[in-house]
Amino acid sequence: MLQELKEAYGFIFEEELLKEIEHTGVLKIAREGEIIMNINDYISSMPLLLEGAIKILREDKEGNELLLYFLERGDTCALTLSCCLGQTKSEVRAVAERDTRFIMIPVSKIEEWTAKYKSWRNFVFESYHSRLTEMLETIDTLAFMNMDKRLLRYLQDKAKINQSEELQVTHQQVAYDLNTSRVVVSRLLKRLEMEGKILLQRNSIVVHEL
Amino acid sequence: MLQELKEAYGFIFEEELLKEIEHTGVLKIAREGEIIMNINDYISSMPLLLEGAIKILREDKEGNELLLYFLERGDTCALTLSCCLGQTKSEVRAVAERDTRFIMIPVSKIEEWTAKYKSWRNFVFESYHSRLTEMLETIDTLAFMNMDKRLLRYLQDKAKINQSEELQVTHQQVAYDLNTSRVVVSRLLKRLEMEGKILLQRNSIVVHEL
DNA sequence: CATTTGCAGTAACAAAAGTTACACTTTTCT
DNA sequence: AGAAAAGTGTAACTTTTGTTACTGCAAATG
Repeated sequence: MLQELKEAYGFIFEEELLKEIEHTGVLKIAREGEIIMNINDYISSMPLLLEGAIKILREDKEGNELLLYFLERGDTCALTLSCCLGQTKSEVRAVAERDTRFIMIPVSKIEEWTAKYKSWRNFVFESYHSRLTEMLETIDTLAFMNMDKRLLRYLQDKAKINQSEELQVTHQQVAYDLNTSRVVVSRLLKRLEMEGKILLQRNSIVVHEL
Repeated sequence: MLQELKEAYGFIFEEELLKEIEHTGVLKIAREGEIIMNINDYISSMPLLLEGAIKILREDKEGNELLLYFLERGDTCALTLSCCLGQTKSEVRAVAERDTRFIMIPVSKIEEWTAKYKSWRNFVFESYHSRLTEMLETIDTLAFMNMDKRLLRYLQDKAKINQSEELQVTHQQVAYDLNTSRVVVSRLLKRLEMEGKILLQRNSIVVHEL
């Protein structure tokens, strides 16, 4: 584990903290599509991503979903962190976007390290900053953009996160993430294809403009 | 200042920290409508609200606006905090919702106190938590609600923040906050009035359902 | 191989939101 | 007082998004 840990966090944390993480943290693996954390779950530890990607979703009472953002190697989830410290339930769902490896750190250590290591404090604040920024971007897309632009942005983000121009998704899955209907997605995708920005195949979308 | 400070923060911070705040902080006053902080401003201090209310707005390149949330007594702006620590420009605009009194704390102290006072750490984390939660609620309204519900919610929030059922606003001002057009706001307000939920007058809206 | 199931395309229509235009009233300014 | 400006109400229309319904195709299943 140490090797992997150093690759992802070696430039951020000092030797001593890395050792503490290796000692206290628990390595976890999630398969693509697996629910890592659900809405209303009690949270007692936070994840440090080593490999893979996680998507964070919001859901309302009627079961409508919306993708908030993705997490990658070197990221942690500030919402989780926030929940941990406040002892509240999770406000979001976390699903493995692909096979993912991460280390779980118990709450007690989070507080301890915040007082003890400056690099940890910086990491925590940096993490809050990133997540707030991503939430702002999500708000921008919802408030200022039409569905066609939101859709293209979504495809580009997803391609980047999966490090592949070819996305293995159905129109229905895209519709869930954007909280719209399958028919709307199909319609707009067809338009994007005619504009030459993407290529449509069964169960897959190839994104040209990255 | 100490008296006011104790009223708003006495239950959160210890005596010693309150004295430090009184010593280092600078008292500021903003008149209703005044821009306290603008997009792309460099930020070197964070506000602690003593009295009044501040609204936080987002803007896109075309100049479209959207209200994100309100700050009240006892609040601070986590986005500001985030900007301070990361040395980045402000992502949002802060406007005094009514006459407001607040204390500005320089960045240097923020870092110092984070290491020194547990109560300060808790306050900072609690603040991040509140702001993240409010951003999530904003996202909920945008993603899951139609304009009529968003409008009613907005009126209720605004009434609460201003501690008055009667809001002194024009339809155009409401339209700016919700990023829609004046005509749409007038139309939906009329419907809300017919449903008996509000009362419309020139330059003012009385909210019945709180 | 026949049947079922999941996925995509598309038409037709409905609802929500945005736009343009204009009338009318109240307030402000000269 | 008279003119201009600001605020509101409403009609008519367009665009965007959501909904329902049906088609055809491909993959999976028995």
